[in-house]
Amino acid sequence: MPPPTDLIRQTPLFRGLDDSALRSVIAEARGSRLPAGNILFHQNDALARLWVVTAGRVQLFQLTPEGHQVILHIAGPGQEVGLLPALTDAPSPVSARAVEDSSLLAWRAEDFRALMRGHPQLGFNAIAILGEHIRLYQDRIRELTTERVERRLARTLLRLAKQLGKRTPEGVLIDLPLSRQNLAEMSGTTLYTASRILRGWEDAGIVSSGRERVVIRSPHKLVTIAEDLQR
Amino acid sequence: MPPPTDLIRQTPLFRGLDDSALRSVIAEARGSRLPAGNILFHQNDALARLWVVTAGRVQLFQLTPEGHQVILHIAGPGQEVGLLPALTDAPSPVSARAVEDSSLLAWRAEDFRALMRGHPQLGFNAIAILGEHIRLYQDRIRELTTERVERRLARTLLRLAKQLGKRTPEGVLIDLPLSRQNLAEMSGTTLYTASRILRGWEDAGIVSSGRERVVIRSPHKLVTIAEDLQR
DNA sequence: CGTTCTTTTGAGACAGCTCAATTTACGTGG
DNA sequence: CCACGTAAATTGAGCTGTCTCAAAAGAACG
Repeated sequence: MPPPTDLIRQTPLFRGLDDSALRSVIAEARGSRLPAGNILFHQNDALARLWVVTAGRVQLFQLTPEGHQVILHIAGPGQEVGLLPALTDAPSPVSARAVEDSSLLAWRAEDFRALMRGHPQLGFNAIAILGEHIRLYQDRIRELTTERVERRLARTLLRLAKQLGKRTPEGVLIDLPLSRQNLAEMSGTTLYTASRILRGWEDAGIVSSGRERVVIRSPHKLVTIAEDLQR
Repeated sequence: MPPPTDLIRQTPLFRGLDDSALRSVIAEARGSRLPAGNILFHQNDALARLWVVTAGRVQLFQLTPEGHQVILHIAGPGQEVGLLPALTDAPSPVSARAVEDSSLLAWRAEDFRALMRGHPQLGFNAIAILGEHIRLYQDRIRELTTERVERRLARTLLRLAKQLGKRTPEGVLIDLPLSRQNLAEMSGTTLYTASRILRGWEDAGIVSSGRERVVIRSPHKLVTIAEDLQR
């Protein structure tokens, strides 16, 4: 199976490259598969490669010494994993795990940096990606320090919907196996509180959720909660 | 007064440049002053410039619609301000204010990007800086979701000590006007809780604090609290 | 030496956590 | 297709860390 050129072309990391550059990029890619649940790398690992997800979902997270997991990002098709360590030669600050059966393309970090020297556009793309992460993280810090759980949960769902949402007849499906526990780890709360809030929203007709599955029936009402516009 | 070449040479943004590159950089710099309390820019502003602090302290923060302030970073001499908007042409996600009388060097964003094209080292430096911020923000998110206030406050002080600490006979002085309110805004708590915890540490001989002033007498004990090694 | 801002302290409330027990949903193998 | 085992989700009850609000004391500064 040849690397999916069209997907790569539209990837944040490789967008805007001319055809010859794209060919060099693809020439050095290696494909691989990562079954659901498998770890791609651990935090503090030195990484020699960077990846782009072509199918499935890869979760970036940290574990605390006490065993709590914090989910920092979920990368879907077109998104890169391990970019920062590949660029800076520092160990990875996060761990990565497939939450669905996934396919990836990999480049050797070294080769990628060589490509970057030849194609400055890659550098600008990398900066844009890191910048986007910085903005998201700053927002989360602000939310965690100033907002209550319900608002944070609403924001988490809206962020997921924007990134991985899929229109269905019942509403916007978060297209990802998503337990209450996962939701808690993304919102800074506990499984139990997340469950209670989801239940409340279910009763209010805002969401429709099941086992590891959430559909947003009324995104508008969720925004209302996230922005605290309700009264 | 000529731009301080030596300081610029050791700045994370401009380090590793050869002398001719450094001369071009300095040629385009414009100096300015920013008295304590003054705003450099607001969040959502489109910025046409980027700055490097040469003296004083510049605080990066966000304000919530409810009026809560969250401090995301404090830039001291050698550190850059407004880098991300300058690189990506997007509005600034944060506001910036001098917390002491400060001096800055400014470059037009446009000029800086031109310099970057001529000197790839600048691009790598920028990436390293953004990467460092990402790591710090990820750590803070993990702390905010899994740790209690006392540990977070300890970490905040240790981070400040590392960045802006000054050895004195009594201990490590956080060299910055730092109110309980500010500390709370950096740690994700309230003025009152921060005050109580500081008081406790004062009684335990760990810190020695006064009006807008903190000295760490026993960094070791603070680490013990931050890492929850105490018993 | 009065004004203003910071810090401290008390008292009470409550959002959210913890722990335990039960119910529900799903997948598997007989 | 049903029964069983396992993991997710729900729900209750009680606790507590932290916030809120109010008031007073302390520090800086003209």
